[in-house]
Parts: sequence; C-alpha cells; structure tokens
Amino acid sequence: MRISSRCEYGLRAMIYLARAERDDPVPLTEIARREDMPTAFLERILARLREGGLVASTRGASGGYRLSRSAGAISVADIVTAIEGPLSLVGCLPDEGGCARAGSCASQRVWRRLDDAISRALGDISLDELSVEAITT
Amino acid sequence: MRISSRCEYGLRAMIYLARAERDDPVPLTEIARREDMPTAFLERILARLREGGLVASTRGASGGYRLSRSAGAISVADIVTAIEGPLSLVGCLPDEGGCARAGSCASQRVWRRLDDAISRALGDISLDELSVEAITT
DNA sequence: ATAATCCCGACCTTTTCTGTTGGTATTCAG
DNA sequence: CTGAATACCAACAGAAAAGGTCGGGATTAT
Repeated sequence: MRISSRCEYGLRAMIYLARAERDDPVPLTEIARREDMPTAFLERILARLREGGLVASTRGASGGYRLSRSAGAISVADIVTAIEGPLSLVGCLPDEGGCARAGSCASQRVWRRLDDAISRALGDISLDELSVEAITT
Repeated sequence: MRISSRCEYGLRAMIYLARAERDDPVPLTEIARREDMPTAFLERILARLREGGLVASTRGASGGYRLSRSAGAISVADIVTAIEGPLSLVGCLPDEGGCARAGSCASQRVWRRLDDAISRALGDISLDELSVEAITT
C-alpha cells in the first residue's frame, strides 16, 4: 500500500497554493519548477483538483491556479478523493454491488473499519494546518 | 487506494484456518474450494504467510496448513504486513533514505499520520475477534 | 499580434497485479 | 514399494495501473 505520486504531487501543489499568499493566480510552471515535479503530469493532476472543485483556474496570460475556497475549509481527504476517486478500499461493499457471501463476510468488516480510520485521519487534517506547520518548523 | 486481492484472499484464508478447529492441518485445496479462490494463487499467498511466520505447513499426504500461533496472537496488521510487505505509505520517510526537502516537508507528516492510523486500526483487530464475529452474526 | 497560459486527447513505458503451468520433493496408506 | 496426496518453487503471461510525454487548440493580458 503506497501513496501514489499523483497524490503526493497533488498534496504538495495544494500546500504550495495555500502558502502563496497573493491575489493573482499561480501558474502551473511555477509550481512545477519550485516543487520539482513533472509539468505535464502535474497539469493533469490539477485538472482533477479543478474538477473536484478544490482549485479554480484562470486561462490566458498571467493566468494560473488558486484555491477555490479557504485553506481551512479543505481537508487532505478532499484532496486525495479528488485525485484518486472515492477512498473506499474494496469493491465488495454494499454500495458497490456487494459480493455473494456478504453478511457472513468477516473480512469486509476489517476493510470497513480501515476505511473509517483512513477517512477520519485524512479528514482531520486541513490544508491551512499543514501550511502553518511547515512554516513554523 | 484499493485492497489487493492478494490481501483479501490472504485474510479470508487466515480466518478460515482460525475457524477450522481441528488438529490436523488444512490442505490448500480445501481452503481454495471452500472460499472460492484460485488455488495456485492462494498457494503463493500462503507461502508469504509462512515466511512471515503466521502459518506452519506440513508436507506430504494429509498435510496442509495451520496457524503457527493462537488466533488471538495474530493481528490483521501481521497478516497484511506478511503479504504486502511493510505498511509504510511513502518512500521518502527517513528510514528509507529520505528525500531532499525532508524536514520542511509538510506532506510527509500527513503520510506519517496516516501510517499511524492504519497501523493502529489493523493492529487492533485480532484474528480470533474476526472468526468469532463472523460466527455470531 | 504575440507570448503566456490553461485545456485536452492520444500515446508510451514500466511496474504491479492476478494469475497459470509444469515440475520437484515429501509423506502417508496400502 | 508404490501411488496418491500434498506442499514447494521457478518461470511465464496477460491485464491493468502508474507515471509520464507530446502535440495541438483555446483563451487572454499586454
């Protein structure tokens, strides 16, 4: 179980945006350069974040990206979900069709508990908390 | 972030072994048949569980697998670790060489917190708890 | 007009996942 | 001793996902 680079890059980019305290949008190339990430790849990650409603973009010269709401109102869970899709761990959970043995399936409970733990852990961390942490350290 | 079939199969197999309350070892084919899992694949999973010290095998006719210690002394974390390797989420953690930006890297903290949450969640669930749960439900 | 920028679809390479195959070694029962 | 049942193991293969690149189109400030 590894965190994908997509996710890692996406989170770093969001932190970068949270720290960029200015009104004009931040261009993709700047983020990529400063955070040392592949530009074209990052672009597609930002596309997902935009689709997820976490960043807003302005096109054209002197365009770029900015957070679509305050850093305090964005959790890491939001970011990961926007990038990776639903956080759910297994396909056999009831909402997704379920599997034959259902009900009597003990392992299902394990994954559900894990799901909860992950959601809670990631939901508890907000973006501004991270940008602050990083500065004070 | 999905749970791999390997893991799912492995956990189910372990639960099966925990419930099989008998002294003679359980053959691979039985587990595979009863749990509807691909035999050869399961074999390789059981190999990892054996290397991880979670199951013991006896060869030859009327051989098979059994838990190498009591179900109460085996956690889901043990199982997942044996099958998937270390539970750690990112490669940039200090123990694994670290990355350039280290120290000032806010995202690292996120993954570490997540790591902890996962380890705690999986470490808290023991195998006998699961086999009991499954029976009483 | 031009340069800076976002947008997007198609492609590529590498790795991981999910198995399968075929053969070897070991042990029990007759 | 033989045969069947079993674990063990290495090599292969197809599918999917990860990680990334490319080329061009659309938009906008200057």
